Amino acid sequence: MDIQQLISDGFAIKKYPKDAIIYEPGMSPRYVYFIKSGEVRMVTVSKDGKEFIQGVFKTGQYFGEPALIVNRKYLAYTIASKDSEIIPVAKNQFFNLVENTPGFSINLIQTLCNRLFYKSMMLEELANEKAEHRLLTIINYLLNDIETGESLKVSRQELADMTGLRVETVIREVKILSDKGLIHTEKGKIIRHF
Amino acid sequence: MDIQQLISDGFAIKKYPKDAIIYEPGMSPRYVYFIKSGEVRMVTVSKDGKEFIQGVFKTGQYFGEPALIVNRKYLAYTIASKDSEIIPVAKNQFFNLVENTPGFSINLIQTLCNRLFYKSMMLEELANEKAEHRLLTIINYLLNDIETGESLKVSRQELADMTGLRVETVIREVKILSDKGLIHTEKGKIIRHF
DNA sequence: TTATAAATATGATATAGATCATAATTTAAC
DNA sequence: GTTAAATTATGATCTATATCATATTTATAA
Repeated sequence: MDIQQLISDGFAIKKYPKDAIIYEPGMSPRYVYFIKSGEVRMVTVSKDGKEFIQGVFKTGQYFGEPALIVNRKYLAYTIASKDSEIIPVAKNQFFNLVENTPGFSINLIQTLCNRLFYKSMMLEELANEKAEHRLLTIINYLLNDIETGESLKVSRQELADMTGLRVETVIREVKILSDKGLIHTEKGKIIRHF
Repeated sequence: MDIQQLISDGFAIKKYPKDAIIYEPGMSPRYVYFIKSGEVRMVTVSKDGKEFIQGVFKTGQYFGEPALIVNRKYLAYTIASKDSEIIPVAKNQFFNLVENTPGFSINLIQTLCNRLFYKSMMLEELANEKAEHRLLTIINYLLNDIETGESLKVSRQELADMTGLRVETVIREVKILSDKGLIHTEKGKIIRHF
């Protein structure tokens, strides 16, 4: 789905400053959200306040469809990680787009499959693997998205929130991975080496 | 998608006896599998042999699309949990069905969203919640699918494999849940009370 | 450039759940 | 109905990681 197309079709752009909440658990879904610029994270929060990052969405992507499509209340918060411009597309308009935009339903299917793939991978990790293995798996997953020589712009806290571990554990285990030569670090930054 | 329709369209039915492996990790996807009868479980297995149940598929459902659609090798095993009759639909034929069967792409989208919803819920549980909470969550989820007064036909081992816990832990925690009145059991069977 | 905040680091201790071992029930098979 | 196999049960330890406490380093703002 092309964001520019949405804009020329007259959909309004809404601005969310960094840390603004776009929706929260318990709300009934009314829109699908297309990101014109910025970045959004989807997190669930446990009773004692621990966050788990369910996903991160960037410019050009959309989020919020699953709850809307299965007609259930949101399970997660979505929060702007940076100042963001977002186009909320109302339910019926979204279904129109799916039906009438050539290639959109296939694109949606592929998007959903990609997310399922990621979640299956993480479920296996959380269910069966120890801290070190879990970390190596997401780190390699994240490194895939950046250029050789670049560093991960993800804090230890964020790694913790993606793996269900605690910061201290992440810090210690990242060091172990680095010592073992399984990842490369420079001044604490995790680098894509190849 | 209607299984009878597939059969009258001439798709062949393949029989898998209980415990037969339909596909395994590392294989390249070539089919989507429609279940005419029986039951299939999708499991990932860790190096030390611990199983995690990613999903269970029953008569009338289909499985195996995500890896095929995102063009990646399977991550999981799928294994017949009962004697099963399954219709493998080759990749290009599956894409034909998606494009040409009215309502099928919407059905697929809904199916994918339901699975995403389940996986998001389980990720939150595995990342943030303790054994007792995790168990209560899947037990309630599973009880939703059966009639009031009926009992769950799921062993403690299967509950363990769905939650990433160990049998002994599941046995102990189910007892605690029962003592607290949060679930109902009779002779070890978990009963849907309301 | 200095002050302040955020992120990373590291040690000491606690604990949920794994692991190991063995027994008691329940279910299935003959 | 009896035997065998599977499931559930329960106790005793062990261990990975959480938790708590306090530094040190790096980034940000004034």
